[in-house]
Amino acid sequence: MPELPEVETIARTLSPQVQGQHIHTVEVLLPKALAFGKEYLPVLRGARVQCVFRRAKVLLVGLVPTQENLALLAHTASPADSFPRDPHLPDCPLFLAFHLKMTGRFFVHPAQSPPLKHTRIIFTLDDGSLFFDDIRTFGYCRIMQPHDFTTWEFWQRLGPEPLTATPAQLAERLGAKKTSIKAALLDQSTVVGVGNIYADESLFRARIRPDSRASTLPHKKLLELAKALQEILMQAIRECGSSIRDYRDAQGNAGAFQNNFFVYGQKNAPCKVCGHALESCTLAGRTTVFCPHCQK
DNA sequence: GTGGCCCTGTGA
DNA sequence: TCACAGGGCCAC
Repeated sequence: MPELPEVETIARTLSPQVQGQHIHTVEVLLPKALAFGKEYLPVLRGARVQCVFRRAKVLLVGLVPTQENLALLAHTASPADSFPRDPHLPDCPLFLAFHLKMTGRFFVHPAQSPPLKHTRIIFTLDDGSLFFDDIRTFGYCRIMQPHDFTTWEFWQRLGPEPLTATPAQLAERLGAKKTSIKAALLDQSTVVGVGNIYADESLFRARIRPDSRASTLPHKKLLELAKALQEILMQAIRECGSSIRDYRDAQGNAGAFQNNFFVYGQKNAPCKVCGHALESCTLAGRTTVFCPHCQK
């Protein structure tokens, strides 16, 4: 469920709670939740949280390990750091990369708080504990050195950030796809951060049928879509994301953007613009809701 | 391209 | 009781 605006909101609300703190212990309650970098676990002890940020739908925590542990890390680094520096990563020796998938959440609880039913990993900090909770257990954490990102295929395939790219760039990438425009939006190699909610909502606002073949849409329509997508993402970030059921930010607050939905989750309801009944279909394996009258 | 899978909780 | 929610991945 967390898409770009939700992960961005989580990063913003988590950052002030953990930045500058040190990790004392890490408790992995569900082994598969730590999907990569188990061998780095000892290096986390004493590491300082340098920054919290987002790339695509991935929440990242930049860490600075202790001098002693840095020396330990050097043994596992790739020779001479010969890989190109990733422009999406700040200069940190170590990262935690979380994918929240549908139900991943973060909490900072008082020290010594016991795990909850869905707690998967607990990071003990100077002041309190960072809980990574996940009901459906699809989410994961990876402990990564910078060079590990070069071999993480998912990361390498990610397209541009929708709020950094220009509308023209986004329009061009979308128009190059031979799939439905909905599938093109959901494809993280085209543009990152878009999930089912913001795909449907941006298509509605651009008045484009979700099943249109992307490559057949006029450039003007693609440009409108790109602009609609940017506006909708910015508005959703301002409103701290959309809370359907599980999503909360790192302070436990719900978002408000779900009040602005025109189509998502509104199958058979009257269109808020024209009054026609909204229809639904399946595209790219996802329930898709649209207005057959407004969207051509 | 589509469908199944990973999962649990919710709502009809 | 069972369909449904869905990001990413995999087999087909």
